Amino acid sequence: MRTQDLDLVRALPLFKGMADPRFDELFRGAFLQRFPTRVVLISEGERADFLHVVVEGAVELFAAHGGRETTIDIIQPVTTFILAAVIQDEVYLKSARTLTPAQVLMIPAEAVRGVFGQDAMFARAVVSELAQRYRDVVRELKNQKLRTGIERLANWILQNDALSGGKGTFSISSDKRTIASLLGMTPENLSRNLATLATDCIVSEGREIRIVDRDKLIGLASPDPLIDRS
Amino acid sequence: MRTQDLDLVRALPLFKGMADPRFDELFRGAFLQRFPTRVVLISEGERADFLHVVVEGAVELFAAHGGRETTIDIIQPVTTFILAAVIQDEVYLKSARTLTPAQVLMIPAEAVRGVFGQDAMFARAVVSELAQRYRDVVRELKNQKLRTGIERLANWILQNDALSGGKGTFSISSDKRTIASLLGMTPENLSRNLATLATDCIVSEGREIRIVDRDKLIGLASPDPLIDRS
DNA sequence: CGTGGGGTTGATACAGTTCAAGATACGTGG
DNA sequence: CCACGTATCTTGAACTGTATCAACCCCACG
Repeated sequence: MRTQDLDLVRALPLFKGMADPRFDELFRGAFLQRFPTRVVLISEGERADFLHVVVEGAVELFAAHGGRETTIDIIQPVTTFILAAVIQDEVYLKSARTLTPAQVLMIPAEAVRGVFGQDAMFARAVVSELAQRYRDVVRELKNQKLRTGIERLANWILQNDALSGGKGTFSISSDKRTIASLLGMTPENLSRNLATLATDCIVSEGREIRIVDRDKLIGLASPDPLIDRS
Repeated sequence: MRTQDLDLVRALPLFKGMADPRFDELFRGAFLQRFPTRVVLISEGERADFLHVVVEGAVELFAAHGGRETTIDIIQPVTTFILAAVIQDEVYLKSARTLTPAQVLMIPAEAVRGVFGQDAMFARAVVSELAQRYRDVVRELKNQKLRTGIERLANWILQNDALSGGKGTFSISSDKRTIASLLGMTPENLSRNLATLATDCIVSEGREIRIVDRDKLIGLASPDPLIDRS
């Protein structure tokens, strides 16, 4: 593992405050692995054996039931995922697969739980992380239950633009079908909703999205600090 | 506060393991309050001042946006709520109001965060609680995104029956409109969905629901341990 | 008794899905 | 480098599920 990658991981809020010996202990059994696109890393229902950290590439968290499938989140570097299952020593509720070629750091769940009991700073960081994630899922639940499809799309565009610097133009980082699933709609529906927005306030060319009338888009989206991550 | 109520609170997983002096510290500034029906206890967007514990009655967690409103959870005694906002010292993402006359214990957020830093057992319990709640919201998100309205209703009936002893008959604990909102549908739709199930596998009389063909209901619901709390 | 809120039922409208066909982009091998 | 094949995306049409609007019922409560 390259030193600079390790430094990035070390700098995560989850690990930042912990003592060096504890950090070493955590990473003794850890290993960094490279995966090609569309590889399933974990499957829902399996026992949580590793805490995962996306170091490079993108990972999709998804869940399936009765022939249907839905995207729950898209994880960008550098971020951990499925911490709750690891801490609780429980089965995963979500599956994960790579959206792009990716590098993932895998830390044995056993070690995470062990260090958690020894390092108060780490325990404190785990709490913060869990609380933050909890609130994020609540936001997403509100997003799904209180908004229509086109409203979710409009807000997603605003948020993605903000994340990529607020330049008014950005590029979709994955398949549109994945975005559709994340937004809780079919690919066909995403297409149509994009077409609708394109008459008014955006231009959509392939994976490029450009905001041309931000006020109108905001009017349609009605962003809300209690739903959208600021 | 009656001793038996205090004992119930003390016995919650969140408080069970903590040292007595810490528990006393936590409850020094706490107070128990009685509320009539339909009283708003907290509003989304407000700063988290208290950790709440429902001691008696039922409390609805809900959220509003753009003229719409949705029920997120119904809290039965004895359970804490909005722990994440308190720990993070953040604003509430959900509002809360009583569904029935209720007794609620309110613990100053300041004290919770203080004791959290001093008592390792309590910190550990907070983590467990947060992780559990996190997983519950993920389950609910999957429930909403992967199931149709009637499937959610069928599963809700199965779960409520199980919670009330699996006798095959139970009574709805609140307005049907609230249940409809919890299930992510309009009251009219709940009515119709209940009517549909009533041709087949249940009897619905007022607030009483009786399961008459459990196998058929299960077939319709396809319960899933990775969505429904066991 | 009225009166009103919750609940049901009906008619209609809309959002979203499904199925099917066509268009576009993309990677691969000749 | 081009041609081909495949996957993704778009568009169209029909259909389903759900929401909305409105009327009505019923029971609880004043």
